[in-house]
Amino acid sequence: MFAALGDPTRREIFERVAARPQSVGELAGDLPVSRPAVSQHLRVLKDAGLVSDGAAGTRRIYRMNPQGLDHLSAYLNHFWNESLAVFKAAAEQPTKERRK
Amino acid sequence: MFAALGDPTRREIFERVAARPQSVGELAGDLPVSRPAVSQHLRVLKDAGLVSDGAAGTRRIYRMNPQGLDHLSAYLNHFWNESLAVFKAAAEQPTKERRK
DNA sequence: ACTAACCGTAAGTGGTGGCTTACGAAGCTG
DNA sequence: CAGCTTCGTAAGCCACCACTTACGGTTAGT
Repeated sequence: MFAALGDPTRREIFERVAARPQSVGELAGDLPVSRPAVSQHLRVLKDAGLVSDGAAGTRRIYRMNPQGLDHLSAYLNHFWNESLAVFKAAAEQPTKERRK
Repeated sequence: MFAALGDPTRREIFERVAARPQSVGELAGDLPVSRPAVSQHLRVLKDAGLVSDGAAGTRRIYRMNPQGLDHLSAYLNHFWNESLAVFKAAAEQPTKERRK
């Protein structure tokens, strides 16, 4: 999931799809990579649950999948809370039990 | 930033550091990779603003940086709102102006 | 001061992933 | 039924990245 958004080109594609649903050729026309490359990136994004596709004639329209971001958001919140707990614990026991 | 958390080993390191501040050797002892590898990963995480380090004798203690997650969270919220807008626009204009 | 512990960095290597070209499948249009 | 369009997949290539070993620097302990 993070790996999916890790690649710059793929993140660019994701952002464009999030802005408005587009077809593969449309995306490839505005990007400095070939159309098959866009196809492969979209496949990764789809497997990660970040986008969804639908057939429209000979074209396939890709749109963003809000559900995908929920998982990421939940992941981040988890660690945000964890960091709070760690900080709180460190504040309550200033200089006690210095870990080996 | 996403690239930093994209690598599995690095994400594992980040999660352990988030759970509790640790030294480099401590992390390397529990992981199937060498100590220099951990060092390099920590460098990437630090450059990404996800962790912060501090000297403690000969050891360096790495802890999580909550501020780093804020940027990620802001990024995700941005696209979440954007997806809402797109969905809303699509719902209000059912079958009008089918894009070329 | 000498030794040991802990760490960062340099250099080198192997594997993975992103890209391209080439091909085949599916669908509208005349 | 051709012919054009749009797309996914296969095969292959190349660069980058994660990892290891080797080395040097800093700090604590005796």
